[in-house]
Amino acid sequence: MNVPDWVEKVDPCKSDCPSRDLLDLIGDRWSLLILLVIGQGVNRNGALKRRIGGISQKMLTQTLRALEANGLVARHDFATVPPHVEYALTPMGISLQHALGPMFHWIQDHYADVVKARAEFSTRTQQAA
Amino acid sequence: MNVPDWVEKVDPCKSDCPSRDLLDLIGDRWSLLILLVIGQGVNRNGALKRRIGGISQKMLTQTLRALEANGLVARHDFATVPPHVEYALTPMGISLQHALGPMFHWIQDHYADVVKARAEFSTRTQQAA
DNA sequence: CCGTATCCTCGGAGATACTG
DNA sequence: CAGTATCTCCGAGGATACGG
Repeated sequence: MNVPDWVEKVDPCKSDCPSRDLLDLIGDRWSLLILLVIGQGVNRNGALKRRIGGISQKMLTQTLRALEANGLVARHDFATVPPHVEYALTPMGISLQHALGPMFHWIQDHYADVVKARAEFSTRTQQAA
Repeated sequence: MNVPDWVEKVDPCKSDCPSRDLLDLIGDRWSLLILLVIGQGVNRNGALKRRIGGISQKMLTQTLRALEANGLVARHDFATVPPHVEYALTPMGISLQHALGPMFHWIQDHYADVVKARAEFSTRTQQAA
């Protein structure tokens, strides 16, 4: 049996299943990246923007707000001039970060295989055509 | 130190980092769902479509092809009439499924907290406004 | 420095109709 | 049953400019 136990407990196939929401949050292109970087201690708007190549100010703020709204990131505004705002992972954010560990590990461990699979697939596809 | 060890090894912030690709694949709305369901033994086009509420034929085929191209899913066409095609996880697909386990567990364990956090956040937001 | 507001476009994704 | 082709639309997301 290849089916892990957790597949029985969660069924995101149904739209009424909670996991759909969170799957969307996690599936977001920038969420994981921001979570990752904040976890590394990068905690200011500008720093995040510089660190995460390719993100726009709009998406940064937007995703930050989403993470904050979901209780994964805490925002601390020092209300000074010039503005000073710091972001940090909440305990829940940290726990998610840890839960994501195996996935990142998997990416590291299998990236080469995926690339190879892609090459083989396009070869096969070309043959067929 | 809250930073897990794996954050040092992977840096998806850079566009030249392999993990960006895979993050996109995993981040896809349907990929995880399809992976999950195929892992449960649902292996035919029609069955998948029926099982995964809300997916269109187009997205099903499209995502299936992507998963196949990345070596996560195997497609077996029996070339009969009427058509009979079966999908299954490859060993690599299974390993990814397992790597995703903690994430799904986290979703189960923390969904209630997230909902609560959302409620508090909107309350706070309303106050501010 | 930290954002918000606005505009605009590009392609993701559904619906539909058709084929082997 | 499995899948492709086409058309269309909607909105995510970038660029830009401005405000506190």
